[in-house]
Amino acid sequence: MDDHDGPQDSGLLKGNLNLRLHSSLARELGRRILSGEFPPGHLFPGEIEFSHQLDLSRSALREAFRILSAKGLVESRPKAGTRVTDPARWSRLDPDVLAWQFASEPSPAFLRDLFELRMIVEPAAAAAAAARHTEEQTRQMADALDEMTTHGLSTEQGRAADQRFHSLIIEAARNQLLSTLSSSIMAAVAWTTIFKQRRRALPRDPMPEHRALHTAIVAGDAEAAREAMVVLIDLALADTEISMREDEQAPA
Amino acid sequence: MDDHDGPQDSGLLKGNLNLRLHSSLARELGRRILSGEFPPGHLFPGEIEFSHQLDLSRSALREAFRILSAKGLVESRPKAGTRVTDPARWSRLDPDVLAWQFASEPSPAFLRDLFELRMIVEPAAAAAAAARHTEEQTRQMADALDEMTTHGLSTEQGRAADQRFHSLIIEAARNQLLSTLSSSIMAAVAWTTIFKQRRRALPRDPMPEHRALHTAIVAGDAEAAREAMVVLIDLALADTEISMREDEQAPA
DNA sequence: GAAGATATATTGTATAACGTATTGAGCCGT
DNA sequence: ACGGCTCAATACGTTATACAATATATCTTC
Repeated sequence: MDDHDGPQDSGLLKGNLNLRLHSSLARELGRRILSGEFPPGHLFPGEIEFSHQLDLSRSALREAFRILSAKGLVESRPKAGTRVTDPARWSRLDPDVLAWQFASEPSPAFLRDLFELRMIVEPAAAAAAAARHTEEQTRQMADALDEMTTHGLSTEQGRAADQRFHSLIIEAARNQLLSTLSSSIMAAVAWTTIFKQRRRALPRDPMPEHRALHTAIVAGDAEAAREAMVVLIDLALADTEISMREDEQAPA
Repeated sequence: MDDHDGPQDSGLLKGNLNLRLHSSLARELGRRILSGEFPPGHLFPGEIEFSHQLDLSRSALREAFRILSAKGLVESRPKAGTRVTDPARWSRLDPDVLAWQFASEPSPAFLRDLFELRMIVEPAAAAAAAARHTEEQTRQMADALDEMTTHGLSTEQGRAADQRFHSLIIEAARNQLLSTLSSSIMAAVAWTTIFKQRRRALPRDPMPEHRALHTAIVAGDAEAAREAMVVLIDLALADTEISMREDEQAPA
């Protein structure tokens, strides 16, 4: 195996991208846990030995473990050591965990689960927004849609306006738990968009459907808003499926 | 202000209940953040001074801050210090955060949000379970229902069987993101149950509705399963509302 | 062979020192 | 008087070391 005669990364070089040491280490370990490189039940080396392998202090390692533990990915017990927990206990909807998931290319099964959850949550949020929105919120939604139209979804600015539009819908639903959930989902969707647009531009312009959703919310028509959101997600799903089929045909 | 002539808890004695020091400290700070005692934007004392006030080491304090930071409750920056973040960034669906929320009595608004979320997620999960369940899963559901009938919901064993029944439904839905979300929701529901049963027993036996849900799932009837779950949640909501009205009439 | 005491390895906690980045005040120039 | 720049103080970030607590494993004893 490894010759253990000095500090070595042993393949675990922390991808230090302007982050704090414990954060980037947590990110790297989290990524490897989610990718399956460290499977559930995997036992890490002792803190002292592991910190020497990674060439950092035990404190930094412990703080990284605390972060991962807070997200349910690992569990530390005296004498027993620190090991990867059962996936059922992972906080898969945590923003960081989602980001780590997308650090490696996500599996088709994960994307299926993600779109199924979107189809459950977002139409309901749209319906609630139709019932509870304020005039100020619908006005800002209109502004966001205008900006989307102006810049298009192929630009960074256009995508930001898209995100703002959906954020406003969530906010208008007036449910803090729903907001937390939706912001996590939207973060994940943003990641899929990055993957989706890797090779080509969007196949078609989804602006008419966005306008329809906005109209339904302004009118206070909960059912129409629900259905309009279903249509939007169906469009996104179709795009993603096309993109994935292209991945199969032309991998790497 | 405080006279700062020695180690003092300054009101922040860590409720040390068989937990590690950093965990119980994170719990205590998290509870106070969620209760509003430390409002968004609140700046904590410097780590050295704060650790002296709390009469513990800086390491333990920092690890507690890392836990809270991982759940989005606080943010640390060099020179600027550690402060409570904006509530929009809190991981309100995190199991620990939910538990901290219920450490103080939850607000009616929170319960409203919780039941609204249940009404969105759980019927959809029941429908998915009807479509995707295995025979083994429905058999175990039947076992759980039998145990509920035997022991009743007033016993610890009966409530455990109830939880197992709902867990099996989630598992049968075969969606990892949905599982994560549902387990968080169920944890929150378990807390409300504790509050609910503080004063009196359940008003009536929900077993027939549980059986109806089980029958629908076994039959693979997604729509019937969805509707049966809606009925179950409506029952729970009615119970909780009754309990809360009693709280208003006889506070404390 | 089972049950209890002991040994030991590993995490948990404490302390101290130094590095580093950010902030904000002060200075200088325009 | 105002704006931009320099610089130092401050708080987090990181490292190192020592010791305490604890759970597991081993060994002993009945």
